[in-house]
Amino acid sequence: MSEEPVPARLLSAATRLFAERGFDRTSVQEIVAAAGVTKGAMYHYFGSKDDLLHEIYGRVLRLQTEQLEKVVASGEPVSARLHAAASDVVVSSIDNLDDTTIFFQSMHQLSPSKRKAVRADRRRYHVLFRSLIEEGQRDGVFRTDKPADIVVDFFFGSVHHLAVWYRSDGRLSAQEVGTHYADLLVDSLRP
Amino acid sequence: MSEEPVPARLLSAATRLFAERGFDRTSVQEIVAAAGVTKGAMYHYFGSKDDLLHEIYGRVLRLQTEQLEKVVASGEPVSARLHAAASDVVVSSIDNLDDTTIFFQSMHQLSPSKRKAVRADRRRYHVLFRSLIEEGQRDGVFRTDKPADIVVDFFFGSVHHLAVWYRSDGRLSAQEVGTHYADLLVDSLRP
Amino acid sequence: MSEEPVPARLLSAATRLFAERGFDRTSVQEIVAAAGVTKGAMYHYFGSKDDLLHEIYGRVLRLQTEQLEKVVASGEPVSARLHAAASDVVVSSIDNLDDTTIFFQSMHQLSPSKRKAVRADRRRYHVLFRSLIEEGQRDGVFRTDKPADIVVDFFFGSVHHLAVWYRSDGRLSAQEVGTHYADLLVDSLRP
Amino acid sequence: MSEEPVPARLLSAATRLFAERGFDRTSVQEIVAAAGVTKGAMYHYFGSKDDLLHEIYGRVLRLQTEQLEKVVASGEPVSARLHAAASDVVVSSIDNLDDTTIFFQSMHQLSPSKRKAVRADRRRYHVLFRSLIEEGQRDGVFRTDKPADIVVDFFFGSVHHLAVWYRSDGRLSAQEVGTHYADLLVDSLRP
DNA sequence: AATGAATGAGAATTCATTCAT
DNA sequence: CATGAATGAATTCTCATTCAT
Repeated sequence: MSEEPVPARLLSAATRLFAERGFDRTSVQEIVAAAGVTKGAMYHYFGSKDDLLHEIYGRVLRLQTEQLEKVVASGEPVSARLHAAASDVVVSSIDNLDDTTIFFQSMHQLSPSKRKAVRADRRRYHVLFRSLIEEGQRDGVFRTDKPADIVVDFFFGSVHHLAVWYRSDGRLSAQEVGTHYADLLVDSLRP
Repeated sequence: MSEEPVPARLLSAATRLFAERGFDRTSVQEIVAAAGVTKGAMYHYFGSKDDLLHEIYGRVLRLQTEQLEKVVASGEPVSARLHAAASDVVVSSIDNLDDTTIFFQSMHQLSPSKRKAVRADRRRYHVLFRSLIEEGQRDGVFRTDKPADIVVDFFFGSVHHLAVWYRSDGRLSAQEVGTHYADLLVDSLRP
Repeated sequence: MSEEPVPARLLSAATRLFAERGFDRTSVQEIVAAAGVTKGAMYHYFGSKDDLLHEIYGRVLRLQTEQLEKVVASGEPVSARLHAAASDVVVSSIDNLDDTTIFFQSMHQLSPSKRKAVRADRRRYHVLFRSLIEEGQRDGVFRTDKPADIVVDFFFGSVHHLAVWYRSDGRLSAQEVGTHYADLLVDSLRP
Repeated sequence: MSEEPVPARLLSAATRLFAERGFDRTSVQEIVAAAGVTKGAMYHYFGSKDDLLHEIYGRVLRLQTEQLEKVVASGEPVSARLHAAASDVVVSSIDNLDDTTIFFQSMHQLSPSKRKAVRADRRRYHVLFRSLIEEGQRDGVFRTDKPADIVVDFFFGSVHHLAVWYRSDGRLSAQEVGTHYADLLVDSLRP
């Protein structure tokens, strides 16, 4: 049917199905049927169903980390960089809403060792984002009475939650939501 | 074994296990074993595993809605009422972290009809909370360039996310987190 | 609700449900709910679900045997008596189609000892009916090249089968079917 | 164990057990044990226990319809063709007494959609058989005061009932019973 | 690289029956 | 007479994974 290579087809079928029904409610049989291949083929490319999920996480994390690194390294004032980082992550979360849904509700279904790996990657992202806030606090641009950690968790809760309420056919574009969220974050940090 | 009635024992065993391992990864067998009863007893009181989850949701929603209604009806200035409402929901989410965990990751495992019922209850809560923001916007106390809906979703994402990062043996008490979150919310709404 | 005594209510609820869904597909819970009583009440009057079925069989068998005895003992010529007997059993099978359905498809669900008892009663009925044919054969009214046993089984197959195809809203009345069946039987025996 | 392929082994184990104990009283576990395979293997080939039953019905219906079509198409006089058709169906019902037993007592345990399919097949058989009677009625060979439909139902009741009383170690061979039944049918139709 | 038959462990649910009250 | 909580065994079906080909 498709010209895409088998592993990519499996990954996108799995992404769609995991987001739709959840990891546990999606059978390997359904994934391979949606990808138009057989079970044998899947187990040829991926060691387990778990591996598929892990690979999906990996893809998202790499993408978002790259984006964030670019923004952090730009020469803009810290306030503008935080605004851009926040807005970017919202837009990309909305653009990949299936990935966001999975992220937000399937982490605990990974095997412990893979969960640990994902958390470590996530941690790096978190630390990088936090460093922006800390920089602003040192520079006197952001308030200092809120621990930077708390602020990061506060904001990323909102981002993960997008998958719950955002509808692409709704009133607001991804960019508009990104701007609103970034405004709320940056303004909440005014000293 | 215990003096508590069977349904309550089942409900608390289920709450703990659903939070620990997720709804799909928890078997009815495990629940009844933890509650010290037989499967037949469980099906005597609850029509299905799904019912158990639905009941847990119902309990949380009733509790939080009651709290919110009290705060909304108090005579305080709107800004203080929003701060109290936000702080309260954070504290009660932390006090019942198992319920929060379940809420945030198992809703999509409810049967469609029950999911609809829960969403309707949730909606009422959301509307009530939103009305506080709208009131502040009308009174000129809060900025008007952010739709109240977006602000509510922004904030409740953060609240649901608490279950992901909050540890009761950590640095901050529930009350402290509540204050931080409420401050961030209210300050982000300064005109 | 009803003024009828509890055992009769149970029996008629069970008859209807067994005919509708079969013995194994009908739960005791459904029977007692349909009769408007509780399980305890049922077990007060009937020793088991099996007992209910046995009682239903008993009722039908007593009724049909009484009818047959009357016809056999009438002073009519044997050919008329066989015709009447055949027609009567068809009419009464149609009048009690639920009983007939149960008879025809649930005998093997009785416990072995009860099945034996029912078969013995059935046997008496069979022997009595057969005696009419044998009498006709001795008198030269009926052909003698067909064993009377075979003829009885041939005919009662047709009767049991009524439950499969007869519809009370159909073209033919019970009496008409009775006449047709009796004609076919008696005419098939012409020497 | 056996050289026969798995699906055939399952089918014959199921046939035997369904006839012995009835569909509802036979567990999938018993079937796969008798066939010497695992449950997983059964569900690999058959979608459900119901499918097994449906397949058994299909086999019988195809066989009997083929036989009947041959007889109907032969050049014999209609009376001889009806006699042969009747006799054949008796003999083949006795030769496959397990199938006949199942047919006669388990149809109502099929799922509604499958029951409909079986009934449609059965209907075609019925229509074909009836056409023989109608032909004889048009030709003046058979009486016309009995609807052909009624006659067919009358006769097939007798045939289904064979499973209830026929014993292969009894007095009469399948062929003898076939002849008796066919004689009774054809003679009952004499004008 | 890919197939598809087969496994085996475990899932949720049902149900006739008992028994203390 | 009647209740309804509780039992415990059985039931159908699902599924990730393996492996010979």
